[in-house]
Amino acid sequence: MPRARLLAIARQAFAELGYSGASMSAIATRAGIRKPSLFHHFPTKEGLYVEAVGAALAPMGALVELAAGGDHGFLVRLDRLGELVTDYLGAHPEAARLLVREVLDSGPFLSAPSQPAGVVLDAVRAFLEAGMDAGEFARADARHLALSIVALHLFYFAADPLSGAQIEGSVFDEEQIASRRAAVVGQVRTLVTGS
Amino acid sequence: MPRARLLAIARQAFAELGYSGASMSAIATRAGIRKPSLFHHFPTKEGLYVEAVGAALAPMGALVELAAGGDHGFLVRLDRLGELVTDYLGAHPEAARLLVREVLDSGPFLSAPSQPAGVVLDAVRAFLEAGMDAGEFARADARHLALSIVALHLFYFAADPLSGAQIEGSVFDEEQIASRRAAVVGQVRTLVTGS
DNA sequence: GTCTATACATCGATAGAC
DNA sequence: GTCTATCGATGTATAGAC
Repeated sequence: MPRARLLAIARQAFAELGYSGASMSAIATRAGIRKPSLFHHFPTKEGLYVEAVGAALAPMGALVELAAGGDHGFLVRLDRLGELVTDYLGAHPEAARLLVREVLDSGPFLSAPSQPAGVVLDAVRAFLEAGMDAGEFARADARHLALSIVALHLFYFAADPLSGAQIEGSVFDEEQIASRRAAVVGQVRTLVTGS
Repeated sequence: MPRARLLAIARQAFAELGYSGASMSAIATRAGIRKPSLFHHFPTKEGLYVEAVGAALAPMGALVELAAGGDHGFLVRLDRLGELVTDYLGAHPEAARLLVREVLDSGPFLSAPSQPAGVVLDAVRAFLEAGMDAGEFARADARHLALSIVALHLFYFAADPLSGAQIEGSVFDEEQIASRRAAVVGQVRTLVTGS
């Protein structure tokens, strides 16, 4: 059983059941092995969690830096950011849920001062403020705006069965991702330029 | 130890730690009693959860019905809805977190077909569509819009330590609630009328 | 690397004294 | 109503055979 496969299985279990709800025994069973075999690869549950979840969350921070930077106009970069985030969350069904759980549980990736959530929020807020200063975005409270934009991105994919009941079919189907991308880019653009 | 006090303590524990993470022993300790004493009041953990969390979530559905109905214009009702929801979530620090956890865990209040989350989402979507038909809201995908509006309401309060780091002070301070209320009403208004 | 067997703590839940 | 004591199952983790 390759290590990467175990990490993927654990990631899915943590996303579905949360840290407390996903036992080492349950993860091992999903992988088709016994509990001690899983402990052989990962000596502690916490270590497994950090490695499995960290791999899914790290790209998010990189994404924001990638799109927020660059020499295009603020509106173009904003659209690009929304598309990249939507595509990433759509392509990795566990990512949004893991991130929201981290937020609710104040997990290890939020406690650390230099980790995704806090850094990403600061980056988004700074980007919005810069866009306001440049006159491309309407003047508004950038802190509340940043939190709302992050919220609307994460919740849709994290709430999968609920979101899927609103639209038809699965949230992670290619067509639905394209549909969400269009909707969310329009919404965010309206939010930062309107009123 | 009055029953209502036990329910409040349990509610807080479930909000902080989740269903799996909040043990009957931990809840009993918070209440200053022993585990069997807690079991005397609530024979099963699941029963305690349903009663404690149900009391916090039921008012949310009533709120939406209350504000979405009425004979005012759609924009006025929309503003009122945003204010009521923000005030309720601000006054009950566990509510948003409990609701988001219910969504992630597909808890008992989501599985049931007639329960808060699904019903509320449908009500919000129907309200948005009616407003579009009336010409007060801009034509857009009401399903995606409803999901984003719910997201931006819930996430801000559910992400307390994270949101609190962006603004200064606690999310549940009166001043901060007023600040959020103004921001969120403006954002939602922009979302439904803009573009 | 995977297994059986096991250690020790905690889980949800019960029995019965006070 | 609250307690001590305990049940059986399950939690994380380890020892040691193959």
